[in-house]
Amino acid sequence: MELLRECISKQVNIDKAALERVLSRFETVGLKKGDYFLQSGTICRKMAFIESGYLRMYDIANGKEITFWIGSSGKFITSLSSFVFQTGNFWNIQAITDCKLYVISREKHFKLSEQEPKWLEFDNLLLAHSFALLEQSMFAQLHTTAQQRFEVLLKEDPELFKYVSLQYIASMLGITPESLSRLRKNLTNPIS
Amino acid sequence: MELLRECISKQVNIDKAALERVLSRFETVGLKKGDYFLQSGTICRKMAFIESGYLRMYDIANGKEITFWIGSSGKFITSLSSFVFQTGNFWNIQAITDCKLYVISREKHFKLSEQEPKWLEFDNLLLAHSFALLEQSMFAQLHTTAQQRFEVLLKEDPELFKYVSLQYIASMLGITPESLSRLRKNLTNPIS
DNA sequence: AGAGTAACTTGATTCAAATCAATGAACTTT
DNA sequence: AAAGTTCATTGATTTGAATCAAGTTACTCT
Repeated sequence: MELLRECISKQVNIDKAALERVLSRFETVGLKKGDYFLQSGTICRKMAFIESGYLRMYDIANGKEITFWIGSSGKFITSLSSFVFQTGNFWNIQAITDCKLYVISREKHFKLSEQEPKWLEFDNLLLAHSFALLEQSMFAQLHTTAQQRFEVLLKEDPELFKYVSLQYIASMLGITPESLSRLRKNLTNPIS
Repeated sequence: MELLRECISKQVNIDKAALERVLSRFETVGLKKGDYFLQSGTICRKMAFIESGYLRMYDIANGKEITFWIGSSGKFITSLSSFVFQTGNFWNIQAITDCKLYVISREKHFKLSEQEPKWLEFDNLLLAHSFALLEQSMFAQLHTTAQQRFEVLLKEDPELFKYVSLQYIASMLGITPESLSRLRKNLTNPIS
């Protein structure tokens, strides 16, 4: 759990004992490629820290799969509003490579929030970070071209393109696989 | 401060005394139409609860104003990532009608988070709600047409159209004022 | 009230990306 | 290794919305 330990202690000033109490609430879960961490139509009762691998969050709208986000090593993943408010969840969360996760249940999370103020504080920062990221990508979605978004993603997370199929990346960028294919062609064959 | 009192006590189970201690940290601020609550290029050190009026959050990109969000009565408004992480803020927050706000400074907010666990808990829910809303509209942005988004907004917040100029609403929907004008025409003059 | 400005509408044209359709490449699976 | 899938590319066409360019209408202000 070294990665998770680091992730928490970088964000909040927590003492060693409290940190270990927090970590003890997580359990290690392995997923094979294609396995689901969460399925739509259920209520989300757990949150995962991704130790290794990639997962995608997707929904099906008008018969088409819409990948909203792809989570990778070092990130948390859950269906946030369902997890917090226990409303119906519409996301599917599926492993797109083999994954190793550290999972905490909703009950343990909320109990921990009461027992360990530092965990609540960490959760707060986690939420603020998540919001900031989403805000960023929402803004990009509204006011940049697909080409620009693609180039930014390629620059910021080149690893993603090695392990994740292009159809998912396209969907996450808000475009069709065909369009992504054309963008890639433009990039690799610049006007010479 | 009745509206704010209600907003907090609806979210968390807080006793009367603690609630009053929380409220005492806010100060009342009036803004005239056109006044700024926050300007880009600064660091955001305060958060506001909107008692009455409308404010918009906008950025200037490629010489054009981009309205990202319009806040109305009963909502909180701040430049979240700058407020939390003290990074440079790029949003402008401007009153588009006369406004009455209850404002809390960053220092008071974080001190309060330590002193009043219920306030930290409330902040957590506020963040989760904000995230859920943004997630919702991001999803709509990716996978619905401007027409659909416009109709949803019109249905959910008809008041908005009375007080806010259409150019801001257009920008928030991710379209140009011209396009919004055409959408409106289609709606009010259905094929007869 | 009338000048001046800002906001909104309408039309013509362009453009980015979707859709439809087909083919080619890369994995699985036995 | 051949068959079956799934995934990616390419081409032709359509479409939703942007852009460019005038006009209108509606505020504001002294």
